[in-house]
Amino acid sequence: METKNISTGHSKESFIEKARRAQIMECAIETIAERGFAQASIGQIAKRAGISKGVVSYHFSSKEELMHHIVTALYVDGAAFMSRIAEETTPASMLRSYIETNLAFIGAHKQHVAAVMEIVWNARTEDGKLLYAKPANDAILVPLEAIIRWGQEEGSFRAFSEFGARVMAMTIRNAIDRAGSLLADPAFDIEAYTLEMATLFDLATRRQPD
Amino acid sequence: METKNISTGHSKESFIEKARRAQIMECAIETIAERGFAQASIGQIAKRAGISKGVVSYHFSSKEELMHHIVTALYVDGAAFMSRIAEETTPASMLRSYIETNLAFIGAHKQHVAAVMEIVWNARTEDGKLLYAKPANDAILVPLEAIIRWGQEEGSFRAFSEFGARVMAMTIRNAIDRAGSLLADPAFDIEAYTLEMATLFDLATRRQPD
Amino acid sequence: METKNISTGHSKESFIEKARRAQIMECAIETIAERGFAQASIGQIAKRAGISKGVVSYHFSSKEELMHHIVTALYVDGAAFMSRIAEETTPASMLRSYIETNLAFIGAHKQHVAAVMEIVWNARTEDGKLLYAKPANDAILVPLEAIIRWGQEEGSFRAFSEFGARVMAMTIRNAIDRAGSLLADPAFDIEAYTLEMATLFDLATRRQPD
Amino acid sequence: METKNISTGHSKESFIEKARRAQIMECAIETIAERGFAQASIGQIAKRAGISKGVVSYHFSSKEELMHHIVTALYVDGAAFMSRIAEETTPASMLRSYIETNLAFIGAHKQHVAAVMEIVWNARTEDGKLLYAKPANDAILVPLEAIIRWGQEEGSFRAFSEFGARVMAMTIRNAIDRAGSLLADPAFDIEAYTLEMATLFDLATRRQPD
DNA sequence: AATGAATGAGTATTCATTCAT
DNA sequence: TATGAATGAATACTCATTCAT
Repeated sequence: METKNISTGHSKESFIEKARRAQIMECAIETIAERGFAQASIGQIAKRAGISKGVVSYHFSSKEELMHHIVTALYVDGAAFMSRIAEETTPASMLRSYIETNLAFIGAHKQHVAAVMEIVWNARTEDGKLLYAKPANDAILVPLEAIIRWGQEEGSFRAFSEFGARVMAMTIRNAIDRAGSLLADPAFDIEAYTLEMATLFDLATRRQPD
Repeated sequence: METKNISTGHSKESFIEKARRAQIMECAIETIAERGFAQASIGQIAKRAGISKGVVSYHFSSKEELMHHIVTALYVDGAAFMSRIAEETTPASMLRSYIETNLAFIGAHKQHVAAVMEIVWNARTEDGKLLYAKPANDAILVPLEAIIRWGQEEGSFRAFSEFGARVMAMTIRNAIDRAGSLLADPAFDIEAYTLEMATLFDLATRRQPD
Repeated sequence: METKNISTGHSKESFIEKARRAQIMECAIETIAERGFAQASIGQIAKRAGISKGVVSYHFSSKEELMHHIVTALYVDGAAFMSRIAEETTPASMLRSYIETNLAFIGAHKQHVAAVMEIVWNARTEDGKLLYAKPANDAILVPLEAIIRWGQEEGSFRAFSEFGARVMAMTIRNAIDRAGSLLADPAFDIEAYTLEMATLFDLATRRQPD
Repeated sequence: METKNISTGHSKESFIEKARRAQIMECAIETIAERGFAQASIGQIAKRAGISKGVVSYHFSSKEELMHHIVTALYVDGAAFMSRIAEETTPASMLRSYIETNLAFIGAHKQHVAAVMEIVWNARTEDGKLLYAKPANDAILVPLEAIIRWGQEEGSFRAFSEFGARVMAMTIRNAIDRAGSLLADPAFDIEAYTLEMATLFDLATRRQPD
């Protein structure tokens, strides 16, 4: 199976090409995570990589393209990581797995997640619109909503209006996403956080006793 | 012996001054909310206000000061708005009021809230540290944690570990804050959102039947 | 800050870099000498060099750094030029050589000297203190005072109080420094000036007959 | 920072006008002396005077005019102060008196002198030419040259070429002028300086024994 | 494949001056 | 007389991008 690159004019990637792109992306991630999107100039990134600014432009046709690759790479990694969720057999365990798996992924990719959050909430088009962040009906909510509806139909979750399912999905997603920022604090206990989160949303979703 | 001050009538001059500052702040808020913190240059703000850049510098000694006023103004407005929460007499109703009141405030100050979020998450000092955003133990969580602990001690909420109370507070706060972004979508139904949110966290906090 | 180097391993002498820096320094010197420190903006300097403002910023990280290089370059040139003074074998001839050599150097570096004078007397730190000019006990007076004390101890100079030696040194230095300004006038005869100066200070320092 | 306010009262308008102009000039002198010509903005001067910028523009048609008044006022004061020099009856005593009187004047008008020096060496026309400082044949040298020629013709001074007389005059004037800067140092002993200076130039001018 | 050099638009801020009140 | 308000040009500096080598 072949993966196509966003066209940079290079149909093939040599080893050096790949290494350089990886190096630049890594340094960009570190810079964005540490200093924020706005402060992550190409110059800063290049300096951290110990290369000249021109190299960055050589390997990525624009800053925007570099950012796009950083975002995409995280989504690709994430998708692979998340596959285990689908193995769960009940809505409640799947929801718990969703929370645990996502937080585990975030814990394992602190900087990359932090950088992508920065990009998603700050990268804009020339006319000022957010480039990545989308309104409430974001595709990222789809799997979550599916779990919730499954639980509802299957009876182990309480009754949700369509909008109620979406709000629940958004709230869960928000709680997960914001965990990314919290990880900057080295004292932050991600495992305890995961446990509390799982409990919270288990209670919030389960069918109530009569 | 008395010394007389040359006191000229202040009401008029301070009116113009106040009006301009208000106008500039409003235009800054609109610009930040629509285009993001990084794109909200003094030039952009001035252009929106139909004035020259110098006017902004005349009324605000620095961009930082302008931002500070925008942030402070929202906190002042918010504090007044939130007073009604304290009137509630049970933990559950107070938590519900906290959510409702906060979301109502956000709904009534969409742009201002959006702008302050932008500032809080993007304004940085020269050395790259976030100027406003503070770690997880932010003061903003204090009232929420107090409600949760009250409910726990009083028995109507379930048992929380200390950390559990904090996680709950953070999750509620996140859900409220992110509502700000959602309001950009004109189709977004804030009242329904409020209702779902209140239910969600009521279930998540209430004491569980044996 | 860590850098992730992929070793490039070659360090090339940049002829262009040196040439540009030299060109910019030269144009800066001309601009400062002709129009004064305050009027010597980066824009003016760039315009004279026929380059864009950005080029100046590219080669010198700040205006202050450019000024520092201009000052330092003159001191380096000067130190080399002045070595001949030390070859003299009597206080009087050494004092004469000091005056002649300094004036010769000034005559040979009119603009550079004028520019450095401008910088020294005008460049200030943010809090308003002069950046280069130091109080009366400046290091520049040390060699002159040494000559005078030598002459006094050796007997060919008249008796000086400690302060008298300093005043003499300051006066000589002033006379030399101000020559820089006089050179702006093309009619100014530096050789005649040198002769008169040497005579003046020879008479002012020599031991008086009983 | 102290403000020199004038009391408002029901006095003549010309009194107020004079008082304001004097106040502004005084504050301008302090500002220039302390912070340098380039840092002495109208805003700074007005702030020190405790008035608005507009007042300065109201009383002085331009910054240039304000500077001109400051320079002129010093010359007027100086001319009056210097009258005693003319009472001397020998060239040597007159030269000594010139030095003593000038240094005494400088000592008595530290800030004003320092400010005027700043103005003279920094104020420029739009095309970059110095507005006040003139070439070597400056009018200020005339009286000094007259003393020297008198001494020469009368026989108590050594023989001077025409240019020699000018150089001597310039050197004396330089030594006097630079004393202005030295006064910033509170440890500077102006009386001892005066004594040394008088001796120095007495020796440099007197007729030499055969 | 990489780079040093250059550009030009864009940043916040300062300032002398003007003017209606 | 005095002032607050406004202006517009000027300041140093940053940055993504281009390009010849």
